[in-house]
Amino acid sequence: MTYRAQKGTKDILPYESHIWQYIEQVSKKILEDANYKEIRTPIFEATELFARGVGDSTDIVAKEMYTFEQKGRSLALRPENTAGVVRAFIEHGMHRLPSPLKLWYKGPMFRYERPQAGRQRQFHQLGVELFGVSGPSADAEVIQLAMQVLSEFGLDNLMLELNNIGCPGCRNEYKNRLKQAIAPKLSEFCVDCRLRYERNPLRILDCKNEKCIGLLASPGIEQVICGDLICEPCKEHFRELREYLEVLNITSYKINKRLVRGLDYYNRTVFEITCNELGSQNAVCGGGRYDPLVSMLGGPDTPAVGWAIGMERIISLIAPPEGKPLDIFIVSDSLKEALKNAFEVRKLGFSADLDFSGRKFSKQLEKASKSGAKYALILGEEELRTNTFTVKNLVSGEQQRVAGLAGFFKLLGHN
RNA sequence: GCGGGCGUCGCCAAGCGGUUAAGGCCUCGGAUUGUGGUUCCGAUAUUCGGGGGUUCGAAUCCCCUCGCUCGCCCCA
Repeated sequence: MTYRAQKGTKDILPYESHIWQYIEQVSKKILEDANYKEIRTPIFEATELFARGVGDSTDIVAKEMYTFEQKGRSLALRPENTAGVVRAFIEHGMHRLPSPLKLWYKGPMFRYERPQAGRQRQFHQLGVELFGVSGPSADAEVIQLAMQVLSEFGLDNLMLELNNIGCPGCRNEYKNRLKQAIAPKLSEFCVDCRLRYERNPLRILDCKNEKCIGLLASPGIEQVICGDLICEPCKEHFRELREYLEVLNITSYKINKRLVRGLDYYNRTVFEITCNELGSQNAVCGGGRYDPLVSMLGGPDTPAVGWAIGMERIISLIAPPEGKPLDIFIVSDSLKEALKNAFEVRKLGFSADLDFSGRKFSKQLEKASKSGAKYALILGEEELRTNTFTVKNLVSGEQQRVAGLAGFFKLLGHN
């Protein structure tokens, strides 16, 4: 019997872990420089939290969640992390912490979908959430951070798309106007759109079906989409956001009136960053403002904005730096001495490994060479007898005899 | 949930009905009983994802199944 990783899950193997460490380290630096603090929440929560928080009519909740029963409670693996962070925010009374509260997270998310390029069932997101600022300066900071993180990885061909989907009040109005406009032609739309018409009409704007796209471009409907039907405060929020973005030197974005995010909690600002080198699943970052969510989940009315980056998707695009080479490889006739000296050398802050097989010198040295180590520390019979080491520079091939570890470090000190 | 492509050693692969399933990389051993990264030699798949069938004979043909992969949908 052999076992394989489950469909849509992947092992992160030893020779790729440094890519992850690199991404984590670089993004952590950027986010913490902007005073965001890390939060780690559980990977499962009450199913109810996601049903309410993400929205039970969304695909994510309706058909992509891993749920299970435990003593009569329905639990779910998190499909995204905003709901969990908001739950923690409320549970720990974080609204009493100095405002704004800026959090970041990274970790695995789970969605039961058919895997394909850029889409797994267990995948990783890096995200930020900013609580307590209702003005668009917060939207701007958060968007700028996303751009900074992505550009730090040398990602080109990025496209920032931006939209304002209004607040609960004006969005309803907008929805109704859209439905009115679509109604006469509803029968020509695809099956999915006809369902969306009832459940969540704004999602029709997001349909990729060519026919639907054509219909949306027809005069009566397009006017509604481009007609800025959102309320004056929402429009003002958007105008100001654009001013802030300009201050931050973010000017090459596209306003996409048809950008509607798939999660129910967003209001006003929504955005997406896509990369045209990615193929079909081309979103690397998605986010927006979600002012109603905290109170919806039972907390005090608190405005918030955030985003999430798909880590696997950026990994497929970046060329990571080389991993750090090993400092020292110990070659010895005595396994005991090799082990002991590896330990001594590590205590002093060097990385060190040894050959555990007790093979002959040529093989041990071959292993040392292939390990990529900078130095071989040779401890043969003769060295052991005279209490010395032979240090070989594996790059230049030079070697010399030194007296004890102290002599070795003295030698390293000169390099 | 619906479509397309693919499954031969840890990895990359040749083979496309005829007795022992190329080759390369990696790994291991030897040349080299204390000196590597070069070179040379040698070892490693009773078996071709799995199960049936056709045939004197199958990795090669047929059926089923499993897995991977790409796209739709959805999203990070």
